[in-house]
Amino acid sequence: MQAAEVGSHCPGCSRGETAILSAAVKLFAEQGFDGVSMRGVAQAAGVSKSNIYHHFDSKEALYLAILRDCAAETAELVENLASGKSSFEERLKEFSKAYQGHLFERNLSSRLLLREALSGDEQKSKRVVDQVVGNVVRRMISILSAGQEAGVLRADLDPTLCAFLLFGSNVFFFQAQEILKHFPEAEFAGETTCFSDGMVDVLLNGMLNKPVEGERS
Amino acid sequence: MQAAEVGSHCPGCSRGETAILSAAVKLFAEQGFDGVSMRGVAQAAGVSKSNIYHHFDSKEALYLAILRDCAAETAELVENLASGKSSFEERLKEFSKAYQGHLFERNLSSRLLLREALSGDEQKSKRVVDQVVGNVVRRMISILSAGQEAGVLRADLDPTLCAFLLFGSNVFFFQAQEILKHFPEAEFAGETTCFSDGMVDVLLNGMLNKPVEGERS
DNA sequence: TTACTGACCGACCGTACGGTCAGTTTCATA
DNA sequence: TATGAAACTGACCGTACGGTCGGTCAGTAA
Repeated sequence: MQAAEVGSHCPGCSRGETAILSAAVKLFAEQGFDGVSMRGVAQAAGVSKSNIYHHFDSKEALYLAILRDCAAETAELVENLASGKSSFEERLKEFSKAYQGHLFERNLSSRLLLREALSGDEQKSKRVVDQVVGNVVRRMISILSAGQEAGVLRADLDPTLCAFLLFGSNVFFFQAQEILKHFPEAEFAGETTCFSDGMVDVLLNGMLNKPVEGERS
Repeated sequence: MQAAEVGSHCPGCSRGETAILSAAVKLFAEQGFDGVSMRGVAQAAGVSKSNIYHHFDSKEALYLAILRDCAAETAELVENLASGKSSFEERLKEFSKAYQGHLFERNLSSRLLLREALSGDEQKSKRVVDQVVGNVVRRMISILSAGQEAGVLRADLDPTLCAFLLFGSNVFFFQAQEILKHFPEAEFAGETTCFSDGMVDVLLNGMLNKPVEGERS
């Protein structure tokens, strides 16, 4: 189920550096910056602690290197989206599903990036906005604005708010996956795409100018 | 703007213990468990480190005490909600607004609790579900189910999904407040209630069985 | 063979950590 | 005013932290 994560393949990197990166992304994602020790990273990577300092200047530098990798992944994924030729409504559904899939596939990277973005810390947030989510969100907003001008979306809605609802709902579902397990009545919990479909349905039929009747049974 | 937080008033507690709690909740909320040292708490509280150990058995015990306070606060607040006698639609709006307000008022407590709930850690999540959010979410689900049976909400929707969308959207907005500052086009960012209104509007008009035309200009 | 480079290691350093303890101050009550 | 409990402190302990350093070893080009 788990796809390639940061550091699992790294052309031009020695075996040790690759091992360090993939071990570090796992540990940082699970325990956060302060919860991880360089000794722990070294042990998990099967290298000496000194070796890490041979490849990275400091703990901070190692963390930033991983953060940059995560950022590059996300940016690349979003670049592949929004370039589709299908209908507006269909593109939004596809985007949501793809984004949801991305979050779960790159579980560790996503967790790491979200922790940084939603920490509430001003500097950390600014860095994430500048280096990662800024362009993505702006792109989504412009897409939604275009949808408004085309008459597909309600004209009285704030496209920025809609963009944040789209991202936020997916992100929250991803963050709350452990919580959801404790609610047996949530049948959609196990099925990622199932949630995404239902979510977009709710959001779209609220955003669409003309509610689509008869589309569902 | 900031209302009373955990530890700011604590009948039966010595001045020192109160100071320790209010300092600790701030630090833990901002920096997480591992990012906070007992020396830091002591300094922020203006007491000796030993004094903390006079009142609390360990760092873990101090953290748990704060977590329990946060949980109690939240549970109490939610108990006051959803008991209104107004219309279904109105009650959902009120709930969302009140919950949003609560998150921002109890900024530190909320951040602490959310960090614990959304950490992805199984044990932490279970504890939060059992002690705090479990009953709240179930209550919300039952409210939504009742709304379905009354014919107000679409019958083909999963009420659990709707509940999570309602909570999740508010939570994400709260978490992303620092991110939102970097998007000048988000006019709703500063106004909490403004976001809540718009959000519920989107969600409701997607959830409502019969779309209310003419309600907005 | 020599000289050099990058990957890698074990031992070590100063510091800060969580936690303990003997002892002092404060203060309500007898 | 004597007493005992609770509030509180500074000095200390063992440990683990991030980071450094001297050095080994394989590969490689001259």
